[in-house]
Amino acid sequence: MNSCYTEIPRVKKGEVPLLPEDRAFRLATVAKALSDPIRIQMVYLLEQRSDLCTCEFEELLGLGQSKVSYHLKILLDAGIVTRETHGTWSHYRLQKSGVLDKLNS
Amino acid sequence: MNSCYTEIPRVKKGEVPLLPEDRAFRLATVAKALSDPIRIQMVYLLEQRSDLCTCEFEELLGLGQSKVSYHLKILLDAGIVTRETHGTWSHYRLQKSGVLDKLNS
DNA sequence: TTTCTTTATCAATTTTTTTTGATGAATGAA
DNA sequence: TTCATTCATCAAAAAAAATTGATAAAGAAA
Repeated sequence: MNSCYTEIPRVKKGEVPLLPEDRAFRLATVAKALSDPIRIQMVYLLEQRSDLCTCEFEELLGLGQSKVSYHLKILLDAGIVTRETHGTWSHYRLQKSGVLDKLNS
Repeated sequence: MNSCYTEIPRVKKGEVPLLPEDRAFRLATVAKALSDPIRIQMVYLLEQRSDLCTCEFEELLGLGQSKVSYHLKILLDAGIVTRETHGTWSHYRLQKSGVLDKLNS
């Protein structure tokens, strides 16, 4: 046996460590939150204004309220933005800066 | 009119620039490619070994061939990895390093 | 040649995500 | 109070992504 189709000795299971499951899941969650052009634009807007409410996203992006709330919630759940409520308004901010640069090149 | 529910003057359409559409789409594509724990692990493996073939991913991740090929193709299409074929083998490498650090924070 | 290995891709199904319009809660204005 | 505004969330439908098993191409081994 040991019929060798490979030029190079093949890597065996366990020889290269994996990330802990929850770590891989966390990274994937952040990436997933940024995986839509609408949410990329939302982050980009917040990089410029630091504080925007739901209705401002509606106006700046030309999208309906329901859609805007949906996408903001995904950014919120991923910990990319924070939400603060004043009266009837919800104000969103970036949790940490430079999120987009990271994806860039 | 001008009934003002806001404390602060509201941002008007066009006052804050958006990213060019294709730019936003490109960033979203990269993020989407990294939005699955399996693909996060694949990138992590390549950060350690620099060169792995499909069947090595199968072994290291404990996944079937079809699934592995599917996920590798998504990384390939997003430009995150490259593929080089030698004989019947496909060898994958990272196109650029430090992809995961970027998501980290 | 025949057989075995590696691999990509296909089609069908399941699962997840996104969109859309509607509802209702909470607050400000009149 | 009554009406208007902001907003999150719900449910249904549509769209996109992931899983699974099967097929076939191409190269290596016997």
